[in-house]
Amino acid sequence: MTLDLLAGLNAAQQKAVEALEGPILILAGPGSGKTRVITHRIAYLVRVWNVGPRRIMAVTFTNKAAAEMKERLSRMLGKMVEQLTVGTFHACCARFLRIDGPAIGIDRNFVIYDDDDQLRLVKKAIEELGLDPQKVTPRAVISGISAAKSQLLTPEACARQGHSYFDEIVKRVYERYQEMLANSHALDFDDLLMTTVRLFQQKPEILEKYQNRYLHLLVDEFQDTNIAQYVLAKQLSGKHKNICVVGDPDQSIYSWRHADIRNILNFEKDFPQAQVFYLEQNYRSTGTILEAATSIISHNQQRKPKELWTQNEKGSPIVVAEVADEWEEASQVVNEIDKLTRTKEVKLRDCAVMYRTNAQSRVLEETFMRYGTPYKLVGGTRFYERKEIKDIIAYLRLLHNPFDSVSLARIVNVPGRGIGHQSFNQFTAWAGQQGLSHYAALQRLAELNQQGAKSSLPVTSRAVAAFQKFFELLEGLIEVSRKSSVMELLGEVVARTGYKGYLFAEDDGEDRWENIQELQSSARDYEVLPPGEALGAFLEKVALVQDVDELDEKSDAVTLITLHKAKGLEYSVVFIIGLEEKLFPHIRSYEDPAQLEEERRLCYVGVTRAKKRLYLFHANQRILMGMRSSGEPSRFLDDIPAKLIAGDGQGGKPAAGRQEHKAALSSWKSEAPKTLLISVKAGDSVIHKVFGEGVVISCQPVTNDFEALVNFKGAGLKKLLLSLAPLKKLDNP
DNA sequence: CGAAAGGCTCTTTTT
DNA sequence: GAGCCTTTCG
Repeated sequence: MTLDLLAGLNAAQQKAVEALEGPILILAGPGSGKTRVITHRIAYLVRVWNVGPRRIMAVTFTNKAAAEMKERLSRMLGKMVEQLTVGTFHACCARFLRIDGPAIGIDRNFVIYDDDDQLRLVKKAIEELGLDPQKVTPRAVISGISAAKSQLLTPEACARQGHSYFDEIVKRVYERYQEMLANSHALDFDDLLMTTVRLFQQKPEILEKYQNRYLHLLVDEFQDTNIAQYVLAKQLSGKHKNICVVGDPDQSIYSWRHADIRNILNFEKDFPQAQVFYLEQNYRSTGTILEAATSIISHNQQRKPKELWTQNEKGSPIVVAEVADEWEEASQVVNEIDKLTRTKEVKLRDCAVMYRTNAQSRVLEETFMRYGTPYKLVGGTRFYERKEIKDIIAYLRLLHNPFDSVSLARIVNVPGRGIGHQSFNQFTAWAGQQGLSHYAALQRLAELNQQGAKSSLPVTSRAVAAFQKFFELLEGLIEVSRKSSVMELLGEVVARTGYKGYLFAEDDGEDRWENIQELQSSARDYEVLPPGEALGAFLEKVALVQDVDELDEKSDAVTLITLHKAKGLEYSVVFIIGLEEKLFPHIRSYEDPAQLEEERRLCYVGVTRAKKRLYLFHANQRILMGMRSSGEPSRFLDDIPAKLIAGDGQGGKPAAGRQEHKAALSSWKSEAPKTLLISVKAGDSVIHKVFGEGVVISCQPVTNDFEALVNFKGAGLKKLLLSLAPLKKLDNP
């Protein structure tokens, strides 16, 4: 029973699992079995030390990581997993505040505003304060506010810290913004943390309740926590002092989100009695890849050196290749993957393509599609960010919390119901004069209208009628929300607003409608809860779980992912593309050496995702911000010893090395078949491996090939290269 | 009021 | 290149 929890762990890992009490710092290199240690440690606490699972709280960086941890733990603990508290700081805080927030005046039904809501509100605040939006960009202000909140600074405190004109602006907007949030009974992401800290400060008895409950606190990815999160962790573990933090300073890549690397670097100072464990054996990568990674990261000045090692074989050399532009880059990736997977020992799902910026995914996607190679894009336009989804969610949020002004403003005229900007602005001003929330003002307007008090109304009679109808719509839906499930409510919202018709007036209405249906079916999980609770729970999930984790682990497809999102994942074959100066490292990091070091850490994270093979691509030219520009190879390529690189080891830098690097790959140009296996003309019926049946719209010659435009039944219009697309002609049309 | 067009900016990473 | 905002016109 106890042995199997330690079996298969090395000495350092075992010690970290067995240590019982007091502060613990686990410094874990990439691929060192960090997640195993955490999960085994939790299981060990429960099974060997008999700590009740209710009394353990484990905090992860993402919801996905939390889900995975639970999954692993359920294998060791079975049903007891349900009793553990596992989640992100944000999710845990939201839970605390739902329960105990009212003690400091937080509405139990508060909404969580995401970045988009935040942006709208900050813009409005800037506008209200009469600041020039040209000079005061909302983005910069938001970042300033967020930085302040991450350090638990109130507007006054943040004004005391800085004295520049900009600091003063931030302070004033911050102040106004908080008022607006309060009026909407809303909290933003940073507020979840900051308000919980405040709750614990102002109500020690509530803090004590949680301190008594949680005997053990574990924090993963500790290098990416901010001050607020660290303070929170200290508060929660303040009584028992059983705080176990796990992280790797070399993988700290979120300082832009105000993560503070000092949290992990100074942990030992904060807790002098802390036990420290080092996990330095790497089980993931080949010797070559690990050596390259070690070499890259060693170029950072601001770091504690550490000794990573592995017993794994040396493996293949790293391939560094120069390509002409982003299109050739993508083709080379696909071709190489094609070559590797032909042997069957590598599957598509073992391959990942990683890049610095999301914008780079577009060309990849188009190329993968054109070649018919299955792929999955991680974190493109996220599901909950789609307009149609946000619209429907806005309705639900408003029904749940009528104070939510951002949601109301969003949907007041969606679908169009004759309430234009003019009317809405006048209405808003009128509401403000009377100190009414939007919703209360709607109610008042309806009353006055019925009393025939025309003169006291702020808008035209046509608009009044529209507002009245809108109010009645909401009233009716609130009624529905009281007694129906989320699924039914959603259906009613769509039906009564005429949203479907609104969608289908657009070209891509069909797809968007499917998204709505997907949203509706995702609400099915909440059927089990009573109507009073289900809506709140559903909205909470929507706010905090930004990506719908399609756990499509079964599907065999190449992963396309940003380097940031790749943290914590591993693949047999990794392609890192766009290794060029100004892109990676990103130009915005140039002015600050600390930021450049963070870029290098990001590179380190990417490289250490690879188990067997690593490909590093840089393009001679690429289109950046709509402009074609030429790029020098990234400085990170110079950080890799030549002996680890395939070919002549020049890092693809001078033209001399170029041919050989190309030879290491299968050049797509030479491999393209000279004779086409298929020819088609407009009107032909065809079938595609991925897209299914379709009809050829047109077919025209392009360089060395033909490009067909095909309308697929399922997938719509696609452009395909005949030489590459897995296409067959159907005989009978 | 609403749709369409043109001009503008900004392009990093996300709980 | 794309999305956002403003302007313009019906």
